[in-house]
Amino acid sequence: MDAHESSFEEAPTLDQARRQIRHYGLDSDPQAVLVAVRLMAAGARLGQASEVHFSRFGLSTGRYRLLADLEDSEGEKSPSLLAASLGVSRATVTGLIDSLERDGLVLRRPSARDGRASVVVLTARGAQKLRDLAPDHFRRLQAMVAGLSVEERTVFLDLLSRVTRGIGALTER
Amino acid sequence: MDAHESSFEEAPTLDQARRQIRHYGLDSDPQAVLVAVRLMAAGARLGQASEVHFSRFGLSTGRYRLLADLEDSEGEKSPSLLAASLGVSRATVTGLIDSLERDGLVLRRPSARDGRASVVVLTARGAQKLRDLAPDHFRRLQAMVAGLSVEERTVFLDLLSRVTRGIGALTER
DNA sequence: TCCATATAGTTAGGTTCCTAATTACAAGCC
DNA sequence: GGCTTGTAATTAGGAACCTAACTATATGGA
Repeated sequence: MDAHESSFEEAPTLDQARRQIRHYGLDSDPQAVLVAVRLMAAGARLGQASEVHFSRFGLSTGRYRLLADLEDSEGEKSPSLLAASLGVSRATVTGLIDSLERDGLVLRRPSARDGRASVVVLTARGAQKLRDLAPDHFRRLQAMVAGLSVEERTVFLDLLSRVTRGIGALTER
Repeated sequence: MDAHESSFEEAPTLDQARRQIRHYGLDSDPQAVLVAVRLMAAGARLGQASEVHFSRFGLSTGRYRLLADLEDSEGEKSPSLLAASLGVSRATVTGLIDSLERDGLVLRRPSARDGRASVVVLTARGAQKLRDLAPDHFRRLQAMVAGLSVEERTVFLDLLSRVTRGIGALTER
């Protein structure tokens, strides 16, 4: 434990945003900037916490998501489709499958229809792994958002998806 | 462009969450789970977009944050304090400083008071780099959250910080 | 004063993701 | 039918983090 050694961190502050914007003589809205920066910080922290969480079960976030996605697809799916639905590159999926296959949680079969393709199949052990971690996993997810009421969660989902749609503003042009 | 080749993705769905929870015979709230999962997905996407964004200026997210933090501290700060305020490990800060120093954006000075410590100083070139990217950077951040009204952003900040406080639920015990 | 313990910074090695290039097969067009 | 172009999966190499172990200096008792 080194990087997140304290619980503090209302890390980037509205005042900091204000100061920066003024310093550069810009007319941006400090609050808007703060929203963006806080969301980035939250995302980074959550990503790290997620890795810690899944490492308890010998998985990583990516490997868990792949298993869960497979389960959701009746236990089989091609690497390409997995990459698309997980939102990662096909190269990354190759690596995830490699390690899951080593652990016996999935296996690769050549596709019957397409000589280039293969099919990733969830093994009994993979399905069991998902069953084993489900109670703890879902309990923790729920605990994480327990600070919000049902109505607040609805609002949050709406606002989050609208900010998410704006992420393209960072990369475009 | 491979991983985020489409604009789709209201990726994890309430129905998916419901199905999973039912499948494992749990009594978790699907909506709560959805909030957690969506936030993780948003964080990951935002993190990647952020790297793309800063790479336009020859920086990474981490290197930019270090520079901005330095600027906010009158241009100098120790590696340890930088690590603490950036929320990354000291080893990571060492690497960030190495590359920033190579580019002439910061420099290392031994601390006068503490023989173990050093002080990282923002160079004129580092300060110039920040000035150069500020207009585009803040414009994009603002564009990202432009889909929310001022009131909505206030609500979002509140809800986000409350969820952020719950992140510990993933790692504790 | 001396020694145990703590802290600052770095190094070594591992993880997760990425892009670009490679190999194999598929499919449309002349 | 043969050729070009497209797609599936992998490989190779890189970037950004991490933890653990190391070196050097500081500090606070006995």
